[in-house]
Amino acid sequence: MSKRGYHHGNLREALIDAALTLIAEKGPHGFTMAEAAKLADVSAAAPYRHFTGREELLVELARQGYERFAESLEQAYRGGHPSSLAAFEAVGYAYLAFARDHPGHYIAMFESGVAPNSSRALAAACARANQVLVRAAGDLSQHLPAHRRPPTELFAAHVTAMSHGIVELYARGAPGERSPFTPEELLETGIGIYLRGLGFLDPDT
Amino acid sequence: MSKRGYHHGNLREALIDAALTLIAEKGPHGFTMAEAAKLADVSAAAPYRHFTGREELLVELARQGYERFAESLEQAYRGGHPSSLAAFEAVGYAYLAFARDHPGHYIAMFESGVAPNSSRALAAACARANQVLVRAAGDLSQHLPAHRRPPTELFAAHVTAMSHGIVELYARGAPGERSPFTPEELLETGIGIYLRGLGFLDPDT
DNA sequence: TGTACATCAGTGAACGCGCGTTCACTGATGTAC
DNA sequence: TGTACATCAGTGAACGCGCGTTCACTGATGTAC
Repeated sequence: MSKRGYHHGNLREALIDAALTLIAEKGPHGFTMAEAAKLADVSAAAPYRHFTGREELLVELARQGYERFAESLEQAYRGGHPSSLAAFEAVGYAYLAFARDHPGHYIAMFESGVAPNSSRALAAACARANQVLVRAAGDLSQHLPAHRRPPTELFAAHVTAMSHGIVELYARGAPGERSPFTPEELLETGIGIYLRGLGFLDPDT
Repeated sequence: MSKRGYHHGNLREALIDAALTLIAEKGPHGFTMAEAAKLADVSAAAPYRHFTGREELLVELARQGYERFAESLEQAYRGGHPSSLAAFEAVGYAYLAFARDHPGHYIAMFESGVAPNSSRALAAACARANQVLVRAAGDLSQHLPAHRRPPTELFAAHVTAMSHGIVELYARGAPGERSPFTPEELLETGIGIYLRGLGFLDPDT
């Protein structure tokens, strides 16, 4: 970092980080341009050199969030190795891990009121993340006999809904007061039962 | 209603209704005391005769929401008749129906940032609603042999998480862009597969 | 039933605040020759 | 390498706004006798 001169050098990134911190700490509306600027050690007017306004910054947070989310999920999926089942489950854990490790991004993506079609780039990033989930579900369901195979989108939506529900209700200090189970336990057992219902896994264990 | 005099007559209820309307229309932070007052045809100071402040009004919305939510779920459960399975599924539909029919309440309960322990009454209402879900899950799981019976709280948490996830992601104009499935289809099939995984329902249909 | 009075539920004006945003500015940085 | 100049990324002051909330007030309503 070293002593910097008049110019900040990386204000755009600093503002994004500040906003993420504020959002994670104080909820989806707990961030203001003024406060983000202060956190980045810059005057209140400076952010407008990098973003046209608050909305654009929020959209950028969501976009970057979906992009990294997609990367995390892809990383976990690793092309379906060593098996589609193992990869599928890894994606589930990656979902929870992302929500835990990047709360600011997660909130910007799902709780800030930013519509995924606010910009082309955001919509693309959102679609990219969804595709990983759909692909994981699709690959896995190939192992089922065709007549018991659910539509891939339906399968993916079930798993996404359960993951998101767990994050919202049982991760973070959220409502539904702390349950006696960790989010990981909830997801592992929930998906396990669901997959057994589809015909995966030994029905008697 | 008829021509009313100087006094509004039922301002407290009118403010609650106004706040619910605003929240449903404009998101969790899309309501202000000033706007609620205007919607109720009253000066901006009037609400403070009935609520100590904005926060108290929000908490009241959540409390009333949980109370009605509990009633809806209880109504659907009807003591487990005609069968615990049918009653269980009715509770699931009631969950979705509540979110759809009372968006203002649902948002105040789950998306406004109001902590369920903000007041004794709110915590009690929240617990009451949860108990219906836990009871429905507990009664149903009695039909399973003990060694395959999941902990009731776990079972209930799975179903709650999936229901909530579906509401947040696939009901309303929310993120994840409209999926090709209705929330009801998603819940019915998702819970169906899950229950089959637990050992309910014919595994070959 | 009528009157005197307390209480109640509104009003309207005002406040302080912090926010998002704009604007003219200035000193630092990058570039052409 | 040195100089002249354009551009860039900040500053600081200011704005208008709407919000939450307070306060002294007043006319309507309820109550005791």
